[in-house]
Amino acid sequence: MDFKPHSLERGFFARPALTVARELIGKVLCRRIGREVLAEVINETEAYIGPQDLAAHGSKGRTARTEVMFGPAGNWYVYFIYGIHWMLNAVTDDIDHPAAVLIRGAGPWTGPAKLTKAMSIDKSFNTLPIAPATELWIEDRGLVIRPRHIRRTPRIGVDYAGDWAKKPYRFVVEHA
DNA sequence: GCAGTGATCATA
DNA sequence: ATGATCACTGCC
Repeated sequence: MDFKPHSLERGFFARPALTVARELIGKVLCRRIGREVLAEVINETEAYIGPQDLAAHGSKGRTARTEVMFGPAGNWYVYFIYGIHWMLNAVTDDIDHPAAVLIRGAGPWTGPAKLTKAMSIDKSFNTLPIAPATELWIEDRGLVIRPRHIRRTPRIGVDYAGDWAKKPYRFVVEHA
């Protein structure tokens, strides 16, 4: 075997959100808390592809919250929603092109808010680089999820986005 | 089926 | 300053 596990670099994220969303399936989300490292295989993602995508926060223009999406790929975008939940996203694409991938599930945690709660992820990671130094990063450990086991569906919870709500921008590993 | 919960943003 | 909205979850 010549595969060597490695943490994903900015170049991985500096591509279209749909490409990144698909390729994040099977990668490993890692969170260090003191000496402990939690590591879970990503099994559900959604792509928010750019300014034309009415489901994406960046389509409303630059605001304090969305500014990070207009910045370089490879940073975390973490925001608070419904008064309770933190959502974890990876910024993708180029500078000034607001796009990101929402990480919706990893390991046993199916659901974006359950994931962030279980791995103690909150606003403190917003705008930080996706790298081991931030204590929250993503590794490629060589795991391959067969394409047959990855289903594409419309994104969850974006019914307000008209035709964009129907686009199959969600990737999820089939049960079994 | 829907209440809870509060940051964020537009409007003023 | 106020009100609407919200990339969700858990309980009814």
